[in-house]
Amino acid sequence: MPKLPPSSKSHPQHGKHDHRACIARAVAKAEALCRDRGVRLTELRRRVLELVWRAHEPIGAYGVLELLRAENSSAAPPTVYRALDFLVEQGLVHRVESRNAYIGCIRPEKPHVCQYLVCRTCGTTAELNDARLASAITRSAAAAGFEVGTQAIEVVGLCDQCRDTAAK
Amino acid sequence: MPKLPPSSKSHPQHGKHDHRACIARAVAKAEALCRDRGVRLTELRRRVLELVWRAHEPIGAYGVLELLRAENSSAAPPTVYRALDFLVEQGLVHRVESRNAYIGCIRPEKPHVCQYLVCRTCGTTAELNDARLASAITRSAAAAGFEVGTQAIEVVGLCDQCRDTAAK
DNA sequence: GATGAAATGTTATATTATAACAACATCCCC
DNA sequence: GGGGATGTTGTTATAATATAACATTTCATC
Repeated sequence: MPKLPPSSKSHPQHGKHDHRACIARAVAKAEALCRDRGVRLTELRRRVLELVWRAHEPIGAYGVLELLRAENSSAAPPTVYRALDFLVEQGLVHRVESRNAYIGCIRPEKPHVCQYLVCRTCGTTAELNDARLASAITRSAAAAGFEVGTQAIEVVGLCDQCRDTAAK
Repeated sequence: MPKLPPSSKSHPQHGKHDHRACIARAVAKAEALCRDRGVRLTELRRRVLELVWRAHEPIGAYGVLELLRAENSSAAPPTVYRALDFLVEQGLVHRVESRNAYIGCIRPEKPHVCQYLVCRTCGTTAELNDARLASAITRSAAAAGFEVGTQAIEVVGLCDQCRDTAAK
C-alpha cells in the first residue's frame, strides 16, 4: 500500500472554490439530517466532520486526531474512531479503504454508491458521479444477491499528472 | 471495519468444485506467466500463492504467515508482505482493501478490473464479471484523466444470507 | 569461482484499530 | 426533581497490520 504523501495540493479536482462555505454547507446538511433522523451530532462529532472536510482530501484517523489535539482537546484514538464510525454510519463521511482514510460525502441525503478514483502514486482522489456506473453496480450486486447501501467504491489507478511524470 | 470471522464456509459462490485442481491450475498459470515475463516465481512466492488460493476467500497477510509457519518455515512478516507484493504486482493476487486481505485472481493473463462484492457482516466475497460495469469504469476513469491498470474494485454490501438473518 | 543484482532473513518499530471499563451526559418516566 | 436506562466520551492498554533498515543468501552471468 503506497504511503500518502504530505498533502501539498488540496482538492485537486475542484480547482478554486470557497472552501469555507463548502465546509459550512456540509455541516449544515449534517445537522439537518441528524435532526431528521433523531441521532445526535454532538460537538465532538461535528468538529470531526469539520476537520475531515477541512482536509478536503482523504485524511487518516490519526491525522484527524492530530488536528483535534492542535485545537485543544486531549483526545485519544478511540474518540476519533468512534466519531468517524458514527459519521460513516450516517453516510456523512466515506472511508477510503485503499488509503485507510476518510473523506466527506458530498451527497449524504440518501443511500448511494460514491465512486472514487484514487491515484496510487500521489493519493489524489477524484469523485465520480457516473449514473451508468452506479446502476451497473446495483444491477450486478442484485444479481448476485447483494444489497448495496451507502457505500463507496474505489478504483485505484494513475492520475493524469502522475502518468505524465512517469512517462518521462 | 468489521472483523473477518473465522472462515467456516469457503468459497461460497462456487459451490462444490475440485479445489485442488483449482489451485493447481492457478499455480500453473502463474508459472507460465512468470516465465513469459521473465520474472521469478520463487519457491516462497509459489508457496504463498498456493496458500492464498487454498484459503479461497480473502486471507490476511498474518493468516498466510501462520500457514507458512505451520508448514515449516520461520517466516517473519516482511517475508510474507514481499511475496504478496510481488504477486499483486504480477496480477496473480488481488488485495481486498476493505478487509486487509488477499485473494487469488482468476484471470491474471492481462490487465483488467476485478469486481468483488464483499459482505460487511460475514466477509463473503463474490467475484463479478460484469462487462458493462468494467467498461463504465474504464470510461469514467478516462474522462477524469485516470488510467486504470490491473485493479480491483470492491462494493461492500450485505449478502443474501446475512440480509435474511438480519431481517428476522 | 568472482561479481552484481535480486531475493530472503532478521530485528526493530511504525501505523492503524480496538478492547475494556470508568466517568459523565441526556432522556424519559414517574 | 429523583432515578434508572441509554448513549457518549474519557482513559489505559493492547491488538492487528505494515514497513524500515540492514545482514545474508541465492542466482544468473561472466
